[in-house]
This record gives sequence, C-alpha cells and structure tokens, in this order.
Amino acid sequence: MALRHAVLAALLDGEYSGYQLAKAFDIGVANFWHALPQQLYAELARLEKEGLVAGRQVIQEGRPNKRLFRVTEAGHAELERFAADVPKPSFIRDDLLVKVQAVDGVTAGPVIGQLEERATAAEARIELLGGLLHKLRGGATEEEFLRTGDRIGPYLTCLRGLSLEADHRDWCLRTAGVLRERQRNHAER
Amino acid sequence: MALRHAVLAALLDGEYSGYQLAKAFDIGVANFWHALPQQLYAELARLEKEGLVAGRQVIQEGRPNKRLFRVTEAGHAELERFAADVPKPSFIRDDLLVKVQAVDGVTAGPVIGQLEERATAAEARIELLGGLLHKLRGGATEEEFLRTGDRIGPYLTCLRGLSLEADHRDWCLRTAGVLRERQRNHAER
DNA sequence: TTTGACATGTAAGAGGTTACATGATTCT
DNA sequence: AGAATCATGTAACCTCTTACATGTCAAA
Repeated sequence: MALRHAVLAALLDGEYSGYQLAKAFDIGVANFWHALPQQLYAELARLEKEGLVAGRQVIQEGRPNKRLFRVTEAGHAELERFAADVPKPSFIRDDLLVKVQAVDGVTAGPVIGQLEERATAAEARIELLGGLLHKLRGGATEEEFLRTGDRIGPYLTCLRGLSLEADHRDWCLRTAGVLRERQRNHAER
Repeated sequence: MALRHAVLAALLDGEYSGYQLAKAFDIGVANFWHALPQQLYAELARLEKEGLVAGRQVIQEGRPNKRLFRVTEAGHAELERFAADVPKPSFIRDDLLVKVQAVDGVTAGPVIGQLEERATAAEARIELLGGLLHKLRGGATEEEFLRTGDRIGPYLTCLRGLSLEADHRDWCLRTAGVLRERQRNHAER
C-alpha cells in the first residue's frame, strides 16, 4: 500500500474531491506518482474507513454533489511515519524506451514517430509546469519563495518534473535524429 | 501484459538465463523497466509456453545447471507488432518524491537524509552506466558507434538512464540544500 | 566458516487496469 | 447537436510483491 501516501501528500494542499484529486494526479502529482481515477475513489474510501482522511458532503446546484476530503490527525501521523521510513527505490516503466531497446530488431519508422510525438508532449508539459510553478510562487522569485514560502513541497516536485521533461524531450529528439540518420545511410547503399 | 516486451527486448542481446536476465534488469534495463526475479522466471515460462522464446538446458559442472533463452521468430514478430503499436504513457512512482511533496507537513530531517543518500546512489549508477556505455561502444567514439554500430538500442537507453540519473542527483542535492537552509533559518528565530 | 554468487522456482495476498455504469451541465 | 467537464463508483481480471523454499560452489 503505497498509493495512500501519495494521496495523503496531495491532500496537504487543501480539500479535494475524488474528481479534483484525479486532476491533480494528471498534473502535479504525475511528476512522481501515477494512478487512475478509479484507484483514487477506492483509496479515498479505504482511507476514510481507516480514519486517515475525513470527507464532508458539499451540496451543489447545477452540478452533481461532491465529497471533499482532508487529512486527519491520524493521517498526518501516518505521513510522518512514512517520511522517516526507508524509501522504496523509485521505479520507471516506459514502453517507448522498451521499443528503443529493441530498435535494432524492429522497423525503426514507427519508433522514430513515437519519439517525436513524445518530444512534443514533453514540450507541452514543460509549458504546463512552467505556468504551475509561476502560480505557486506568486509574486516572489524562486529563490525567495523556496527560502520563505510555507508550502514548498509541490514546488520542489514540480521542479523535478520540469527538469525531467526537458531532459526527456532532448533525449527523444536526439534519439530520433540518430535513428533517422541511420535510415538515410542504410537507404544510400 | 507489458513486462513480456521488456523481456523480449532484453533478450535481443543474446541468450540469457533467468538469473542473468534478472541482473540485466538491475543494470541496463532498470533505465526503463522495473521487475523482480520471480516475475522474470514466471514470464519466461509463459513466453516459452506461447512460443515467443525458446529455452535450452545447459549442463554445468561446479554450479547449478541453467536454461538459456532466446527470442523465436514469433517473438520477433510480437516485438515488431508492439513497436508499431501506440505506446502507453510512461510512468514513475517514487516514494522519495512523495515525501518531498509532503515535506511542509512532516519532519524534514529524515527526508533530507534520504535525498542525500539518493544523490550518492545516483552518482554510483552514473559511474556504472558510464562504464557500460564505454564497453558497449568498444573502441569507437560515441558519434561513430551510433552511426555505424549494429546494436545501438541498449546504448541509447543507457544514455537516457545516464542523463536521468545526473538530473536526479542534481535535483536531490539542490532540494536537500533548500530544506537544510530552511531548517537553519527556522532555528535562528 | 560465513558471505556472496549462481540458479530456479511456488503460493498467498496486495495492488493495479479495463470495462462497465450513470447522469447533469456547459461550452463550441 | 456533440464534446468536454463535473461527479462517483462497481466488478472482473490481470499483474506485482512478499514470503517461502532449496541447494552448490568460490572466495574471504
């Protein structure tokens, strides 16, 4: 059970509904944790049953009612315990890299296309995260915000996401270039 | 079923036993896929039953016998199909980043320690991958190898791993620095 | 003589993905 | 009129992790 800590960490930003949490997992949280909406609804239900989060019903007009969740004291204690515990090694799974690993044994064309698409997607995420960072630090400079801000966790993880995406984009473009070049040389003979 | 493609891609390098494959998943393959030895033994059994890999017994003296696996024609066809298919988005899961996200709500000390340990581990992996890259390109320069080598997939994925680790190390050290600085400022008041 | 490398698995339980299910409102 | 957003789940299936199980040989 590890998703729970990602959920608790995300809920430190304030109250979220399952739906809003799912959005957060598509943007900021995506920099370090992947989860589908169904998982989040299920996890929130479990966390509530165990008293780590508390939900309250919010009646809305013109749209469905929702339940907003916040981290309880027991939830904070669990996060505290988790933070001091030995971390599991990070892990990555990337189909596209599997394809690059196999590129000597398969048709390179589609892989090149996918690398270029991925670079474009990374670029889009760079813009998105740039905007998010700007919003998070408000009027302050980054240096100032990191020294004196009172909620810097999400800022730091977004910085990680940003540099990850930039790096990823560069690698995708370089790799696509290398493979294209080899296609050209191969065709010449 | 996605692990299978990572296994097939790894087996393009030649024949491997389950044990050797597990090692490869700890080094080069770790740059894009995470899997435990038990999973690999199970997956190899499934792949063999489906005819995507073929195993042969190798009797050894002075150590246990082993089974070496290679990718069959059907396995190559499956990789080819996979390479042209739309890739799933890559995903990350990282406990340490979860802790950083939550750092405003928990004791920062242990998190700082873990960031520094992670930076050291990244450094070690950078050395490891540097050596691996050197070995893969043989006597050639990188530029030359990428232009004319006949097995560049693993090289390209190692390059990704290398830049990922370097980036990760830098972020860990910077983040640890920011958090330490805040601890100091807090203590002063 | 004990640690580490070599070598291969099984079984139970936890966790994650895919498909299904519903329905109102707002924007294009 | 159709797509996107808001809003929440269930059920079946697949995958992954953790714990267990075994045994040899080489090196420190």
